[in-house]
Amino acid sequence: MEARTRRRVRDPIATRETILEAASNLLAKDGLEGVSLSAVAHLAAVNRGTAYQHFETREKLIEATIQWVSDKLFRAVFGDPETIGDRRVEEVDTAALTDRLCDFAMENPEICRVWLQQVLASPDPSQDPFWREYAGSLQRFADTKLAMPGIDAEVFSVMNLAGVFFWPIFARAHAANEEERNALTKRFSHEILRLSMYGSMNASHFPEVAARLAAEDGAKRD
Amino acid sequence: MEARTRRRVRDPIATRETILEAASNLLAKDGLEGVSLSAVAHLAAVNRGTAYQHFETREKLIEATIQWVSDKLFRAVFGDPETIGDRRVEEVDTAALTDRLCDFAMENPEICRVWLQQVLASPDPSQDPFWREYAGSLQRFADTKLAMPGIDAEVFSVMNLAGVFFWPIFARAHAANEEERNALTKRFSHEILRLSMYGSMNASHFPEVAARLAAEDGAKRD
DNA sequence: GCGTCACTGAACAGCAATGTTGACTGAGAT
DNA sequence: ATCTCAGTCAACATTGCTGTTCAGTGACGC
Repeated sequence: MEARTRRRVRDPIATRETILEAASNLLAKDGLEGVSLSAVAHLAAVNRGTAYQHFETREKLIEATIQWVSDKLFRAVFGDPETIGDRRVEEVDTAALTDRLCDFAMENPEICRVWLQQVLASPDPSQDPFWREYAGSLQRFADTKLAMPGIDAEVFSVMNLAGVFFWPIFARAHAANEEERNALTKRFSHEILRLSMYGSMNASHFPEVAARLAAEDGAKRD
Repeated sequence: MEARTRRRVRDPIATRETILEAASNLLAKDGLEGVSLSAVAHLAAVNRGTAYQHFETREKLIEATIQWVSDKLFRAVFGDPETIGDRRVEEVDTAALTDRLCDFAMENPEICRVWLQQVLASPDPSQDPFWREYAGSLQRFADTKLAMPGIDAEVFSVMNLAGVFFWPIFARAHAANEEERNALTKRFSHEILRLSMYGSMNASHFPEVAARLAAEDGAKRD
């Protein structure tokens, strides 16, 4: 009885964080529909009125939640956005970046889910800071000698990101335990690396595709 | 006045179709949240009571809508599900399949959006008939000599599908007219084909990645 | 012509979520 | 010590959607 009616100690920042985390979990589980202030407040074990004090309206809560998730994702993959300008652009290790992404995605499928949902709802997803940074990295990679010539970095990054974030959603249903999840992560990063190195088609059997690609590349240069 | 109160001609099948189409448009635009029977009925220019006549509850309407979209997608890409068993499994033309997918995706971004949402919401997306058929096609391709050896068809199909369906969502914001949209479709199918043929990494610069891949492939064979 | 059936319009109760208000509490400033 | 105010909370009015019901209406098949 005491515990139930015990007042939360006054710590606005932590309270806000608690609410945002609850909201992001609900968003991942049930989508936008599941995010009601009642449900969020209940999950966060906070009074509904308190939630309204932190976020004027439901819309603003959702906006803040998406921002929060996006920021978390960004930091997990790229580190502190403040210092990102300082780093050497030459050091683009795509394989390592992809490995980090895969690991993070398998560890935090809810975050990925929210990010995907946000992209689906957004009127212009290409403004998303995380995507921009990722696409930028791949662009810098594509400009090096390490990459195959003529890569369309935008297409390439959409494919990679969509794949990496979707894989846990397909895979999770089959992973009963930690061990299986690790195996699935490994399967994915192996395959994405393999596709990056060798592609999926045996080039020697597809002369006409090679011709088509060459023709299209030629046309592009006009 | 006359037009406003004009009664809809009696045609249950067409009415049902109208409702489903309105529902799928709302679903694509606003997600699950946007699909209220009031909104759907309004968009379909049908009485709310009529909608309830066709679909007992909101849940059943949504279920039927997703089914409807899934079926539409399946037919557009694979043709009639009834006759699919009759076809020769040897004729797996991945490039053509991908081209068809890209075109369809750019022409019908709403359908893709709904499909992606459904996958995000589903507890086990790998049961989805469209994905199964697609993954099956890629598996059959992977088993031929035309493919590079050792492809993980499941990973490969998740990457491809996610990429193909996401591309229009990123691209659409930038496509002002038909012409630009065509260009973006072309960009995507070109890039996916290029990646399929040659990958993204210049193999000669990555001996250590090649070694890692070989080691992992060796380990898998135990 | 007559009954059937898809559709319309309007009303109703029930419910859950929204957003508002005002009272209370306790940590930190004066 | 007490004043202040951000933070917390319960209760209220309001809104909008759901699902139901029912009395019509007109198109179509028999």
